[in-house]
Amino acid sequence: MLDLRSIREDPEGVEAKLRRRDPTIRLAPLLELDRERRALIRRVEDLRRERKLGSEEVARLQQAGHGEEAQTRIATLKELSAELKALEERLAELEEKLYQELLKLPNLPHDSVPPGGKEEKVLLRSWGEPPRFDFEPKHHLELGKKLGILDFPRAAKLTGTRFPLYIGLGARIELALIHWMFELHVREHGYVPVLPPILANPTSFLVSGQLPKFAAELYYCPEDDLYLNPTAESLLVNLHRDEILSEEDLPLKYVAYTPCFRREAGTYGEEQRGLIRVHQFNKVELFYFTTPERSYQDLEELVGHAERVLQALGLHYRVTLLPCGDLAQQSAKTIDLEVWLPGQGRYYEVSSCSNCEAYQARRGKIRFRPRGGGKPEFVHTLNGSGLATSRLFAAILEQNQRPDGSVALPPLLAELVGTEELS
RNA sequence: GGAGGGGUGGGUGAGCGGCCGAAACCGCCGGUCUUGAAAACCGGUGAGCCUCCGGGCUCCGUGGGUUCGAAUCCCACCCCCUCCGCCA
Repeated sequence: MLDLRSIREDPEGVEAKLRRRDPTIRLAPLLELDRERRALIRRVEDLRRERKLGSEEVARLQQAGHGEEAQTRIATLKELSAELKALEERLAELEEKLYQELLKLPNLPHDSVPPGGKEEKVLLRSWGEPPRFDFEPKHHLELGKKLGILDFPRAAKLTGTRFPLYIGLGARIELALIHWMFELHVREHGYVPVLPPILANPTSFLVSGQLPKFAAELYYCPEDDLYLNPTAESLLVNLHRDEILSEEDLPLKYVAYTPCFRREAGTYGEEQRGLIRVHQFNKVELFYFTTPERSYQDLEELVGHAERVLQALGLHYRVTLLPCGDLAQQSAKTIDLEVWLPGQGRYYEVSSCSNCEAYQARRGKIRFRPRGGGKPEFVHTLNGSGLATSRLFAAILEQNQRPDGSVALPPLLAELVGTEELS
């Protein structure tokens, strides 16, 4: 959510920035609602003041024994109260409308974010070299099937299409990766470990920015009015909802492991077979609550932490900066890590690291008190995958495959599971 | 799921129709004292909205209701605690 006051003070400036993301955005209706609202507030407050003074007078009259005068006063106040109630109802309606409008607006892109749509993303750097094969590299689905570590047909029997089932060494590798990443961030990068609930209420998703716009992406339990976690970002941001933190405690860094569930409504495609786009995957998520002064520096640090995972596994990847048109609703700037999948000859996102600035903080009223006192300010929130395992799993198979379909595990992983190769 | 108790400012907690944005204590900030610090003492210290920048209004879990007037009374819901039941 954007700051209404700053929209009011510089509507042209805000609109210009928003249009870098979406040229169809218009602030005029919102500004009109705001004008109406403020006019109404003035009337309502005048009436409230009148009622308050009148009521105090009634009390005085009654105490002084002027019962009759008090009754007359009460009669007029009764009318005033009725009028006030009607106006208050209108005001509540207006404020709700205004709030809904405000919720629809995405975050302002940071100045360093390039213009344009999906295709305009900027390559920042890459790490390592794509492995060379003197044979046709296979798809991880094929490798996983042959190695007996991935079983989609049986998963479909249990649940349906696009749900993964890891079995044998596949299950052990998956679990080992999750645990190792989690420990890495806790022990070497100083994150506070969290295992949150996997179901959360609508308010939580409103704060994170998933709702109201992206309800179709979420699995929902109507009996309980709860949504299934699509990314731990949504959960972690709510950890400090409605709190005033101390600047001394910032940045607060959390790492969570959660399964993630996404309906992926309307996504199909041969190229997204296997583990690339599934309804359920595992993710280790990194999250910062920090100050506006240091949030962009923290974003770089966060990206570095995610990169360490890929580096330790010796996987070739690249780092890209998303353009305005490809930003998530809540993000002001997003840096993606994309791992190379030779079986498909392309890169896939394994981490998306964003600075949401005060967008989520404003929705969730997450503030901090500046050092040495003063008014509370909104924190900046950052999130990033560190990492999502299903695609990581796929990359490990595809980048380390051998002509016969066996896979040489990276040394680190080999040690974790006690096997050097899958065959 | 059943019975009972409770949700008040950064924290603990008093208030149970008007004098309450709200006692007290803790914390925090400033001062006195001290070589410095601690202790002690004194003073200050909630958030948000509107503004003709004088000020005004709102907020005591959430939403309704009663009333001239609600933190206080009534109803519904949510959450927490205790006990019982069920259960990995």
